[in-house]
Amino acid sequence: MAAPTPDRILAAALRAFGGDGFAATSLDALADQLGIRKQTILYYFPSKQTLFEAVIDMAAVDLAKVFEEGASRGLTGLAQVEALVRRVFRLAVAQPELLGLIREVTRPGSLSADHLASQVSPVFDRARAFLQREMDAGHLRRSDPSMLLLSIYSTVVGVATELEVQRAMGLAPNLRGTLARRQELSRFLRAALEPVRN
Amino acid sequence: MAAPTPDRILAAALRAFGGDGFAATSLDALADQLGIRKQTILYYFPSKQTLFEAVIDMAAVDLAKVFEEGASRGLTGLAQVEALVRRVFRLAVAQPELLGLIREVTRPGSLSADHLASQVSPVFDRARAFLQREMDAGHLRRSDPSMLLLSIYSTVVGVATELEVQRAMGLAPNLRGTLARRQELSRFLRAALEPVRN
DNA sequence: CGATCTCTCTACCAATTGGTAGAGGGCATG
DNA sequence: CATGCCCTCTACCAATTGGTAGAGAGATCG
Repeated sequence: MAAPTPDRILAAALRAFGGDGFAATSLDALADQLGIRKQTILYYFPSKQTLFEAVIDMAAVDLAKVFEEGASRGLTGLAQVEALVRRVFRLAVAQPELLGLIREVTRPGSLSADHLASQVSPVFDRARAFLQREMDAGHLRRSDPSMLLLSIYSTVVGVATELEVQRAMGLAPNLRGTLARRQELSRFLRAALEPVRN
Repeated sequence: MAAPTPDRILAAALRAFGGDGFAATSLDALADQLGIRKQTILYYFPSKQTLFEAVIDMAAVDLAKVFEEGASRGLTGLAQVEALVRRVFRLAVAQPELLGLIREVTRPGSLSADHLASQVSPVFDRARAFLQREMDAGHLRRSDPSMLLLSIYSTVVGVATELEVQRAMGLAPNLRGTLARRQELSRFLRAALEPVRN
């Protein structure tokens, strides 16, 4: 109860938008869930769209934090990638709505994609530069950094968030299964990325 | 105009559900787009949910076709995977709504996920069996087939559908860029999958 | 005390939603 | 011609949607 109303609204909105999607989330439902009136939400965020963008901004900060926090540790190549995988999975367990929100925002044709992109693209730039550097240093297999980054992104986010696909494949969604998935993913990426041994 | 009304409805519904999502699609808009009344839709499909499931069923058939059509050609290991990538990309270009629908249906907590899963899981089973066989034959790097399948799935679908992420990374969405992405993805998967050379 | 500001509320509203009821036209069959 | 079926329509409806207008409670400040 100590948390200020706008923060509580943002937190609940992240859960709702990330879980059910933008269109399927109603301000009334959101307000009910918070024990306040819809108009209180509209007092702080003049429209649903505004609220959505505020949630995206908040999420972008959290995301950038997750991706950057390990970047300074000075790990090289595969170790860095593995640390990233670990962080993303930690995020997927602790705050699945955040990754759900990404899924929502990055849907093809999304109106708010630019909003997230402008905040996250510096992170991508740094990641790309890192890959390039590590390739030059011989720590990673040489290839196009942009596309490699896309492949890594897809793989990591997919394995972390495709819960329904995993169910369809008969994979257990429990903690042990998640751990196993993370390890398998690390092996997969290591195989894909490690430099060719001559 | 020759196409029967239910078929036209299904086609438009696939486009709408796959492009905008279930919640953001209204029956009125769908009807307008077809030049008919909403009640005509409800005549053939008693509810929006029913229509959605019919679309999923139709999509599942198409999908299974795409994934199975090359399976009988008798390609082994990496060549088979590469052929799959090629087919998925062809699908992503020709019918992006279909992959968009998958994204929609496989969202965590989706009510209709089971509907798709029951139709697609045999395909997964066969894919898993294939991977296992190819590992035993020494054509693929040995690892857990289920999780490997998940990694492949995530990578392929992600690279084929994450258009907004690609924009944020500065990758061109045109045909040449798509071709380049497909080739890079094939390289990526080959590196991840090819057996270790002793 | 009076004025102002911050916050949450009640009261509404027009538009849109998915869905029901049932009329009517075209067409085949008896 | 009459009957019945297939199809699409008009006419409605209750519920929900995002959003507006403005009242009122409480604190702060002069």
